[in-house]
Amino acid sequence: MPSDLGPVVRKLSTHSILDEADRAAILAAPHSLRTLEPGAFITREGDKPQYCALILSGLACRHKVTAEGARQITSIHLPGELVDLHNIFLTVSDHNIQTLTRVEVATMTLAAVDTLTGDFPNVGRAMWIDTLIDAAIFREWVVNIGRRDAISRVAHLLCEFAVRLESLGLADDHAYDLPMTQDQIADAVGLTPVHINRVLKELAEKGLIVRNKRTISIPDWAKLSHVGDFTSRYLHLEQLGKDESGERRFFR
Amino acid sequence: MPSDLGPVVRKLSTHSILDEADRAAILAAPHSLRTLEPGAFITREGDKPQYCALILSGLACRHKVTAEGARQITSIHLPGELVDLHNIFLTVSDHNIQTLTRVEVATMTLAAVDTLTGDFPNVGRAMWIDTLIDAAIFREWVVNIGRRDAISRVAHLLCEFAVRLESLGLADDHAYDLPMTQDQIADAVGLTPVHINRVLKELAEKGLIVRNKRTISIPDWAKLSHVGDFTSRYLHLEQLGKDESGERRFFR
DNA sequence: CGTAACTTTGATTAGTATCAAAAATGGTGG
DNA sequence: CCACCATTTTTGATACTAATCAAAGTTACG
Repeated sequence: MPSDLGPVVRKLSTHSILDEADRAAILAAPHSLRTLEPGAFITREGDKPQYCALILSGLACRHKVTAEGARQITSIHLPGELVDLHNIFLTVSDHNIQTLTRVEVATMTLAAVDTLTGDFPNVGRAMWIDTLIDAAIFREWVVNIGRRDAISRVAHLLCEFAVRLESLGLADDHAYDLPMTQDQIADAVGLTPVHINRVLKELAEKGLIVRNKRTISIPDWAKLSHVGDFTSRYLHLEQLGKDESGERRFFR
Repeated sequence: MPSDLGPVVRKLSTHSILDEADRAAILAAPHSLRTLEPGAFITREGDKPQYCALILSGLACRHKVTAEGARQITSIHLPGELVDLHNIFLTVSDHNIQTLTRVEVATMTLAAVDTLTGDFPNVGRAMWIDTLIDAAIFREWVVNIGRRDAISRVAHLLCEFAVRLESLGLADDHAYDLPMTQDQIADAVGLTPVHINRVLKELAEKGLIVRNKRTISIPDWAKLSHVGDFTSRYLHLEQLGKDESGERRFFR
């Protein structure tokens, strides 16, 4: 797999079945590469999308800023994720996409995406599903922010990261590096950074997480996921392997 | 237009360009009708979708319930909306869809949806875009719940309803019937019903809204939308009419 | 008309924000 | 390699928004 776009195939394969031709088409898709420093904007609210960016390595987030100047992160994105699928079919972007770490992005022209989705229906379907799963995560964030208290909220976020990173092979054994400041975590869960600090401390004191700089490890998954009221259903990682029962959803 | 499915064409047409054949295909799609009482479930979390429901009249909502038993509504759906597009391509539903009023739903088989999206690429694209706009609304709700205070939050919700209902021709002059209890409004914005009551009172006292039973009217749009920090960009109603400038997004 | 559901009001509490400042960390250039 | 500076984390004290608890009105409806 000599292409840069391997992470995309890997990501789409977490939820969709791609055949050899599909994978080859993705890997062969024309694109260009850029490396962005932390804090760089991939997309800005109000932009008219000209190309489709996707993440090859590093972390990025979507966010919006209220009139009061408060920032709310609406999602975090990991390697392989096609962040601009939420923009390119709409005329104007309604949110910002900004890097959290140094990020390698690939950008494809809209025409290239069009070719992929048009000529390879499985790929188009996989991309649609990808955006549907993003939407499922947004819904869960609405619930998390709307109806869970601070401790649960943070615990839930940490669980989500663990599962998503593991599904991409980027975390082992419920331990991972979380290169976000407490300020950014606060903006992700709708709290203040001071309170995040206290909550992280409390989670650590209760033995629910172990912190070492920005590395998080989860000694007792059952406990943390219970506190965070976390179930991974909304991440839809169980799409595959259901086929034998005739419940295959890829009916195309 | 002798079909039941007119509202779907109307809804999709708020953001997508459909030609005569596309519209005809939608209107001719096989479906069955049901009328549901308020509080009926269209879909339940954990369901494996067997068909695709859509709303012809009335209001429905998506919601999830936390382990603590708190409910969070993640979106409200209006006539013409294809609520099950978020489920049918995934193996298991991650949320509930429940009626708020008496609702007429049409249900299509998965095969019928498949035919529509496969044989009429414009329709498939329009449906994808529809789910992308749903996702944009979820994002805005994350921001609303995460970073706005109670008054702004409720004001924002009322503005959203006004614009969405008007875009479907179901409200005039910034006045509309909102058949939701204060309990339901609370679950939509992540507050308690008692506080919703106080906020509505305050909005009325400030002249930002006029309430008459469950009818809301907005005497000064500029004021309410300012309080609610509301801009309609995220609803993506401006998809059309941009074509002359060569910025057409329907590049398929 | 009676009853359940919903709305409204009041009093108190709890959870998180805010304000302020000290300690720790991580880069950077000398 | 160390000194310095900016950023981030941590802690403490206080304020405030919205939750909770409780009960009285009001409305809708069979």
